[in-house]
Amino acid sequence: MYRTHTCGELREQHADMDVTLSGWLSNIRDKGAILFFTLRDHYGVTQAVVTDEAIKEKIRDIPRESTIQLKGKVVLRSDVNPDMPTGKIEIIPEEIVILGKRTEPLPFETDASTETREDLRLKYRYLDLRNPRVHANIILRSKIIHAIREKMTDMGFMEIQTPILTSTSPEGARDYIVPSRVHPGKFYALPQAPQQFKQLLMLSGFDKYFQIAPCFRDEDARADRTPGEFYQLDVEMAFAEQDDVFSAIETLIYDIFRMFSTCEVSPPPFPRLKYRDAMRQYGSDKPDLRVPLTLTNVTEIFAASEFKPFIGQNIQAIRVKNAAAAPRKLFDRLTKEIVDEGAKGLVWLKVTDEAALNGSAAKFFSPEETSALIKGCDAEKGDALFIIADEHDKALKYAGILRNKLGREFNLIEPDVFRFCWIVDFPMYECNEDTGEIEFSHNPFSMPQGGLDALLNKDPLTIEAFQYDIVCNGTELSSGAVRNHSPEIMLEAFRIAGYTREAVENKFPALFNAFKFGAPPHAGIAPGIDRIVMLLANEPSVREVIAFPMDKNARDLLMSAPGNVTRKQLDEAHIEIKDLE
RNA sequence: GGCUCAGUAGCUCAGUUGGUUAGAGCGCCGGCCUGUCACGCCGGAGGUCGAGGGUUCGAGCCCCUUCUGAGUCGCCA
Repeated sequence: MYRTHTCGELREQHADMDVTLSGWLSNIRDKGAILFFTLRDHYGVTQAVVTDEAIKEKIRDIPRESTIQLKGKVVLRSDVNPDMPTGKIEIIPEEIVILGKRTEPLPFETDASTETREDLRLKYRYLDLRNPRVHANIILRSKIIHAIREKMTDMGFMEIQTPILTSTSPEGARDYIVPSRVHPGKFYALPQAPQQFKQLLMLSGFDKYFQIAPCFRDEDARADRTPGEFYQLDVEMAFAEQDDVFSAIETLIYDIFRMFSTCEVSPPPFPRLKYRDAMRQYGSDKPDLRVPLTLTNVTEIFAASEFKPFIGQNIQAIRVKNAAAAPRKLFDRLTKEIVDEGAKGLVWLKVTDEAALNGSAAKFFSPEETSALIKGCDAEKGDALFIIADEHDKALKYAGILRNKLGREFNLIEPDVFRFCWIVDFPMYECNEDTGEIEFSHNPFSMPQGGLDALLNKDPLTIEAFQYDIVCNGTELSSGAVRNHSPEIMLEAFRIAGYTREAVENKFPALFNAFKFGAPPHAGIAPGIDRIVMLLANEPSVREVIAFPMDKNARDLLMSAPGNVTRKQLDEAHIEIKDLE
């Protein structure tokens, strides 16, 4: 009734056909005696050409971005537009009907919405989403999610829904809590992840589970992290170990990335990097492998140095080929930026000869140190060296940040490629800097490598877990683990981190009890859907690939959430609002 | 909560050392134009320079306070 075709559909072969189209009046090019306008819908854009006086007057009176219906004849264009899929035809309208008139001024031009400040875009997100570029991201997201479901199902996984209203989890992020009407003073929590449920499903005999799962965490936002809520591809496999998860996920990720991108994608198997090696080589547990730079530990070379910033520090160097010719301004800017990040400073040096350096600190180095540094970094004349000195962890961290900056500044980032890797063998425990106590460094439900024997006989800080991350171009897509399915090993693992048996039973009653009833060894992972779509859409922020994202302060500017509730709602929920000044 | 950057027309931005009436592009309004497609041309309207205070003969510009936004650190097992 509203249309015979969409605005993206008509081609040469439809010439002479009588059609009806509906869509948004997007652009008018009024030449006086002849007038062109374009009609846009979800599917595309079609041009109409008008010479009829009455129709021209009608179009001139309709505000752009109103919805209209037009009936007319398809004709071949005299001047085709090769950039438009429908560019070989146009419509000569015979009748125009206004379906929905725009009566308010546009807060921004829809086609240029991505240039507009973000809070305004979010307040008028429905207009922002008319922008074909923004629109395309949401379409892409839908197609990716569909393809993931299809692929997972093909691989024998089964999608199962888990509760949204559940209990608070004592570990991890801050929970969103929901008051119970029926149970005064008690609260549900929105799940941070279906972690415990999916493990329970394994216990129930479901073999390969997945879910496009909403997850809720009350933590602050980042460009690659929405506040409040996000979606995970939640996956768990029974009778499976690390390599089983890797092979399933590699297949999925490779296929999906190939399907939705023309970029090169790391072929499976993805490189495996031990956590410690990743930190040593790249200064990060999410290295961007497109950057062809590595860290060189030159601490030993300067063991006897009297250069103050180096004394007693861990010293990391990065060599950049042929970078010595870069302008002084660039070196100064890099120094400022890395200091702003928190580094103590940056030493940069130009290699002027086989054994000679030029730069801020060169005069403090002995000839032996100079040549050992050049040799150790495998540097040649014309290269530049960048050195960070700090405590061990910080030196690695800032050198890692610097590595990414250098990759960008010197245009070294390999283009048009998705470089995946697995980071494996994370430490099970770490030492809390403030308290000096031993804590879980990641997921307390991970299986320690070496099992009970390792827990009983090894220094906890040397124990590695079957815990892994998948990383793409410097973005952490997911972490996962082989789960600890043995109550005995679990109790010991928690004991080392300072938990009593009672504490474990109280904190995770369902899971802990369930494991007493014959648990299958199982493992899983949960890649972030928003981040996958962000990478494939080549967008810098996850908010570009979410239909209705919250702003960075966890507000929905469109729906005005969070908002007030009525006294009655509060009473029913047994909630008293504290006097907020 | 800390740090960095930003806030000037509906939108995106420029604005010199503090100096006359704060500008441009897009959009809007009016006019012209028969092959445009980011149409073009002519004209017009549109401003609490985020807010408050201060310095000064004089503040968009300098100082203080504050609000808002983005990025980031904390945080995210």
